[in-house]
Amino acid sequence: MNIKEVAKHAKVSTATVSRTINGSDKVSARTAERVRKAIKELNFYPNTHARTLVSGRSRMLGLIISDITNPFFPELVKHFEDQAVQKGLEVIIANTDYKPRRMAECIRRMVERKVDGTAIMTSEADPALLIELTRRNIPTVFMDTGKNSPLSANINIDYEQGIQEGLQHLFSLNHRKIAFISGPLNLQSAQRRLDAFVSGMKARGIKVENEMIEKGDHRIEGGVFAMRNLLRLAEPPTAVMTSNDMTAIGALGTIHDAGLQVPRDVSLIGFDDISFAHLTQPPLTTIRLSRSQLAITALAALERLMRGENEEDVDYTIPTHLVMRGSTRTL
Amino acid sequence: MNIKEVAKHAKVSTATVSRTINGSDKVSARTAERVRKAIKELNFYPNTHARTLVSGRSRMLGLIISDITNPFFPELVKHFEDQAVQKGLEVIIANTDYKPRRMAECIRRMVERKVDGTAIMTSEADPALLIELTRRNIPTVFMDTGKNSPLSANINIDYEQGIQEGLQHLFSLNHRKIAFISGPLNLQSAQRRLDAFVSGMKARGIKVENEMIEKGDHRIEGGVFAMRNLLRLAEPPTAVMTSNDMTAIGALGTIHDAGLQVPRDVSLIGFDDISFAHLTQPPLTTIRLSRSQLAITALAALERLMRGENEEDVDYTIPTHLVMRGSTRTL
DNA sequence: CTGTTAGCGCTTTCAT
DNA sequence: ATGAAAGCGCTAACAG
Repeated sequence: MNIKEVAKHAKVSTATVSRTINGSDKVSARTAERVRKAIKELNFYPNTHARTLVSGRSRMLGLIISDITNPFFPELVKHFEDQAVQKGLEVIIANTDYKPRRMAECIRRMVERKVDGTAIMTSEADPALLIELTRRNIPTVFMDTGKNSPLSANINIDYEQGIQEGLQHLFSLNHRKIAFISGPLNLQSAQRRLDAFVSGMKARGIKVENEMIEKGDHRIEGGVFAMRNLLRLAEPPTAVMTSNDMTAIGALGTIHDAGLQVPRDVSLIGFDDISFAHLTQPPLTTIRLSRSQLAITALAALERLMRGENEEDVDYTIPTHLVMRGSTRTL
Repeated sequence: MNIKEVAKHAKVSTATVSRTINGSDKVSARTAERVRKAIKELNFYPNTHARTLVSGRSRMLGLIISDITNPFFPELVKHFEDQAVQKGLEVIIANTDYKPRRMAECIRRMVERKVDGTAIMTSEADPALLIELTRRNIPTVFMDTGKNSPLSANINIDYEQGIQEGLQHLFSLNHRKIAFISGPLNLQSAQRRLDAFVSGMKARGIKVENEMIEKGDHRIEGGVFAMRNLLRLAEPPTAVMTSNDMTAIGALGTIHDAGLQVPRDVSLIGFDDISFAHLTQPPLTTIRLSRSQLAITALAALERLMRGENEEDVDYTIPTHLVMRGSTRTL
């Protein structure tokens, strides 16, 4: 089943069939109709690989993420894919599993499959990877890493805004002794959240003591462990901000296990607003980073890059905002 | 950058390069070495589309699921993909969004991209879809639907086992007044869980009254709504089983909101064991359906189908088992 | 508006 | 063991 058969069936040349498929206006309405009929009758689907081979464009996009089982990503994937499919683009997804080694492999897969563009939405991205992609002329969108260039765009996330809002909220609730459980500080994005916290506190005239900063790992376990340390302090914090919701969920469990209650004894603020954040007991006050906005922006940036539009001066920034729920309370 | 350049660089023909890439043993060790060196030096990656075009095999697999943001799926996707990538296969994922209409579109995408096989892991699968795939000679694996055939395999899920274990557990805890919140009963898989519950109760000498069966939708909201009805009853159940964990989470919230406690006032058992099931307060007792097992089995079945091995007599069954946690208690 | 034809990059006979 | 050459299914000049 191929274009030749369709051509025979519709009594035209393969070129005409091709033109009809691709919506060229150089086909008379009557001919086009006949071709479409033949296509339908023969149940013909064009072979995308042949198309790719000749056109040089695969209409496939790569989406590299850290780990699909991390609740941060599924929504991102979904929105990205929805948008892409609407535009007739296929998406191939690759997980790095947070391992830089696997990133190289992911890139190789993308190159082999000749994707028209790649969105690297991992937290551990390395700008050096750009080289391999740019060498192949593959437009690439990063998150929080690197700069715009003719072949790449960077989506910046405004962690500061959300963290300021969280701090503001906590201060208005009379909290002053506030701790922060960070993510892995080798991640630039985690470091930035911590920095935003520290400078926000300083701006409000409070010097953050070392013991008020715990290092987590962006997973439940890290939150559990860090919160235990915080609870053991002579003067434990009255409120805790965390680098992501998973950390907050771990902290929440620890607080409960210690016989204390959120928000009665400790106020708690997460980050990300993953879908389960409002299902905890109490529902988690958190800072939302909209994955749909991120996905949509990334795809839009990628499309511009693919069209060869100059991106260097465009600023892609995703805001973050406080979402008040039940895990914070006045002191 | 193509095979011709490599050939020129290594001073051999393109055929020899091709043979080397494909590990043919008809290449002398010395020549092969030279070719590999050229490949490395030129940073050459074979064009998969050209390969597909000539070989007819794309080394891509389709994975159709209902919705990646449904916590049931990410793990399934991950394991499936991990296995596939290890074997040099790419996976393209499609979400149906639970809409049969979109399923047709997903299938079209798979056919267009010439996948070597498809795993349809949606809860709402329709065996009629097999036609389109079989007509194209695309091996297909279903979940809980259809039969084995030379071009398709069915993975059966043993819902009954898990539900019996749940019931057994509840009975041993002296519960007799047990309600069930089902999923959408147009889904065969939901109906089977309900049936297993009813027949399990009957086998234990208890006739299930109508008011003890509520219909949910496999989402939080359905669980909330159904649990409200149950709580309003003159004689509410002392224990509730649900068709999936999302439903149980909704029910859990409703019970708490009503000023009651789990498991003190009501025991609760979920289904699936999604990753958040052990993060609820209390941790959810549930029936585990291993997504890794499901994914691995599906891929293995698909591979056999692709190799043309006769599958008709093979029985693929995934067990389900009770996981005891904190949401059940003796009456 | 339509047809003819030369490739796209690779694999695979068929020779040698 | 290696090379020459014929396609895989499609698109895009070019010709008419």
